[in-house]
Amino acid sequence: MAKDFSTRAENYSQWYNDLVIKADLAENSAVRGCMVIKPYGYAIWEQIQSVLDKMFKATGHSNAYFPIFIPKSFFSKEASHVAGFAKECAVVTHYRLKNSPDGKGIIVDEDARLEEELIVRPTSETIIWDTYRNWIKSYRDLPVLVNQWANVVRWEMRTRLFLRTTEFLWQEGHTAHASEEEAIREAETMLQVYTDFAEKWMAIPVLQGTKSPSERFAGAIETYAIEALMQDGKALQSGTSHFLGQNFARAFDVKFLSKENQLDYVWATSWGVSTRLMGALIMSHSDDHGLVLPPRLAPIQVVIVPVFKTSEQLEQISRVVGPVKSALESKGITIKYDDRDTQKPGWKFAEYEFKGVPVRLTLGPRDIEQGTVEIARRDTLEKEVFQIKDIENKVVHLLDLIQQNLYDRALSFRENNTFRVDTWAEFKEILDGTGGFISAHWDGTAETEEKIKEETKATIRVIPLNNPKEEGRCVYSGKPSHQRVIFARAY
RNA sequence: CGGGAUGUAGCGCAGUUGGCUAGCGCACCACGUUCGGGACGUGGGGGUCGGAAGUUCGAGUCUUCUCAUCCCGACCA
Repeated sequence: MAKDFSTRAENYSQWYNDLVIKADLAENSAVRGCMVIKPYGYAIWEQIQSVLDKMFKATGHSNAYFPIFIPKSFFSKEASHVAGFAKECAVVTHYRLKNSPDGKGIIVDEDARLEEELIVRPTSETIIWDTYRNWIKSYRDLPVLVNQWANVVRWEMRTRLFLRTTEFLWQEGHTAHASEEEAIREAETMLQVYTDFAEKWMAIPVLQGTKSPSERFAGAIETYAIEALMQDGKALQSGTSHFLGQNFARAFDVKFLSKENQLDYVWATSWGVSTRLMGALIMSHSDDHGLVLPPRLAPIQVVIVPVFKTSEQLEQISRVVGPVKSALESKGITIKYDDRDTQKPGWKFAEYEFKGVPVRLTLGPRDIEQGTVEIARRDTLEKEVFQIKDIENKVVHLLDLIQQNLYDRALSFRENNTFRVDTWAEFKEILDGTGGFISAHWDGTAETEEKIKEETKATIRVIPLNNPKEEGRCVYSGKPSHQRVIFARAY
């Protein structure tokens, strides 16, 4: 473990990269653009998965699995969908290798060219809707509420650990409904699920809204998104939910017979969050001392570090730790007692601090004598000494307190970095300064949106849900506008 | 795919106008002293200097080619 790494003020993106590597979350792999998620990082992802999975099931969804390969022809059936993804698809063209005739290694066997090339899924709408055609005949077959946990591949030019990698892990929900209203309601429900997860589990406040047409998912009628603000003032899209209308049903000819004996196309949604959430988690809470994890997602919620010189002292400490550990575990707390004698206490303090463990308990000979324990919290770095008999309730309470504090801290950061702006000069000034969310009037045209992006790199992140109507003038063009939208530079 | 940079131990780097046995810090191993915020001392292990060809008595150093990585742009959850 390195002693020092970049601070946020020095170089935010370097700080992020250092943190991911040194906190043992992930590393770059031998394959360009693809990452290895290390056990500690994967444990956080598993935690995210397990909570979301329960939430999906609680809202009526079931998991299923579809192939990683998609026939090329499927892909081109929905016009805007192909247009959106064509430039970043990995394609399988052959199915066999052979020894090189010159004896040097192995080459693609040209005789083993595929009749139809296969696309490595960048998303699964096409293969799933091709399948749904056979599943759905009648209104009695609806709704279909399916989710899949999978990996997808998008051939990106520039990658960053967790935030944008060529291969990433995600979940994609794909639902089919008998009516437009029901499908829209589904898309909105899942947006709310994502919001609850982000705020209650990740302790990240998010803005809910719809995307402007140019930011919409390829093939969607409406894209809903949650958008979070990172500590460097840039926005991070953290989850999306799409109302797909009948676009995919038409493309794949998925029709059902209604109660009224009418043949109609099925209404669709899709929704997903990815390992990008890991990036959001890291950038929302962590500080110059390393990772800071919200207790509800931390793989280790409490670490106990004994301070000892002799094995007798360690034994003595372990006798006290044992019951405390079991008592906390019985309350569902994940706890690690690090009694290794190969590392010094100071080293361990630094290590767990860097890895963002929310609470640390320290017990040394002094504590054994006095019946006390030192308790340190990661979010504020404060330390206090308590009677060991009180520790159980104290820890339970403290974990809740930390969870809440992280959310409050992130919320007040967002509030302090959200600006109502009415002039173009101020718009640019904020982006060149602190960054943040800018609430400004927009004339609703793609041209203006594009110009703003060209000049400032800022994009419309969301048009907030239940956005109040307000007459005003577009911050860029001066044309009449009926509502404010949220701009920011984004990841 | 354009512009810039870098490849020397696991990581971070130094290595002079070409010169003798390629070095430093961290990490690693052994022993001793330490142990309440990343300990210290002593000793030790680890290198096809990205690769190939060339110039030369001699190449980490010079030449050519090649490969790879990183940064900056166009695309994106």
